[in-house]
Amino acid sequence: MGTRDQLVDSARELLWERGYVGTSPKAIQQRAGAGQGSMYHHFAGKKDLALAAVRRSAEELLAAADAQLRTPGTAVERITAYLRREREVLKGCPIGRLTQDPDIVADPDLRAPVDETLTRLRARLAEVLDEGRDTGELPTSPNTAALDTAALAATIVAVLQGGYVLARAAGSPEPFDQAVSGLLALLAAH
Amino acid sequence: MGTRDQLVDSARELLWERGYVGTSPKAIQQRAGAGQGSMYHHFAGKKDLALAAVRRSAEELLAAADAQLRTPGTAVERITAYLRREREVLKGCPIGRLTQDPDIVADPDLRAPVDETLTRLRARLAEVLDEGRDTGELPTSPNTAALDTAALAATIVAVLQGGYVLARAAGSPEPFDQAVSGLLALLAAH
DNA sequence: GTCTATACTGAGATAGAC
DNA sequence: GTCTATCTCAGTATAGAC
Repeated sequence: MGTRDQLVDSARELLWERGYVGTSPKAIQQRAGAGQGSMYHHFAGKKDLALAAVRRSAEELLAAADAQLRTPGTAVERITAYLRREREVLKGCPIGRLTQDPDIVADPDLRAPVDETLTRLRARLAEVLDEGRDTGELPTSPNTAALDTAALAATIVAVLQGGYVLARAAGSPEPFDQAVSGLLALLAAH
Repeated sequence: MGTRDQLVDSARELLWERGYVGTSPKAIQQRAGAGQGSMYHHFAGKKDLALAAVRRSAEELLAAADAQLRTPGTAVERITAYLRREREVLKGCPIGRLTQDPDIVADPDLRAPVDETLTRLRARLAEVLDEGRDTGELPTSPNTAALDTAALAATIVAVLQGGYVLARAAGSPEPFDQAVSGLLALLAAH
């Protein structure tokens, strides 16, 4: 693996652990075993490197989600598989966490991949829900209104992102698991 | 209002906007209109001041939640009122956001009030759900299992916390509202 | 209680040698 | 491509005068 890739990987780890504001170029270099000059040769600066790192993490996140959602089974089964997949709960979401970084949200270039990732994730989940509705597995409506799959997809992603928040606050994965269980119980009650 | 209180208020604002790592003592002082000496007279340092600020925000959060949850009405009505309450969605949760701050999570003193706040919020919501179950408003069970009110409470708080994440990523409150709508649709479907 | 001065470290980047 | 030197400013705090 080239030095450039090592820098990207180190940046990905540090952005996950400490966020953008909490990550210094020097820390990235040290973890990558690269010097100052090396980093500034490959990247224009901290922002440029962070952008490469975020894009890479975004790709992986979407690929991992798709891997669960593409398996055979009913919509609820596939969503359950996705929600119950093994996760490093206490580390949180490498993309979602960037949302709390003022320098990321304030910069359109840095926010764009974060936005796109979570938007596409919601769209993918909505697709799965649409399939479930079309096959009759999910009711056309809870009560009488049309099943709003876009809204429900947002709910599902929010439970994950919020579950991470609760787990990190508690210092334990338990509330994450509870939040997921509560959601699945509601889904199953149809 | 004394200088001390102005320092706490400024710290609360900045912690909300920029988190712990992203907030400097100097920035707090400037916003409070106080000098270096003044701050270090009233507080031992950044951590000490942050602790006072977080405790104050935690109090307010729990009081605001209780205000909604104590109104007359059914359990679902009260929870709906809480979820639909006016919020500065794009600012996120002043307590939940601290969860992404490495220096907060790593320090037991700083993490404690965050943990306690979200734990108590879940407990309060579980109480409301328990009441709804006892009065027969909520089914004793979706399907046949006992209604797990602790889990459902975690789901509700997670939807809020995750809703903030989605909204900040999108730069719009819309996905927050969708996530809440999706949850309420599921709750109403009982 | 508040101010100014001072100290030390780290962040973020540039310059030029190799 | 990578290294070392250097630069400037900000973060965090202490010291002592008023």
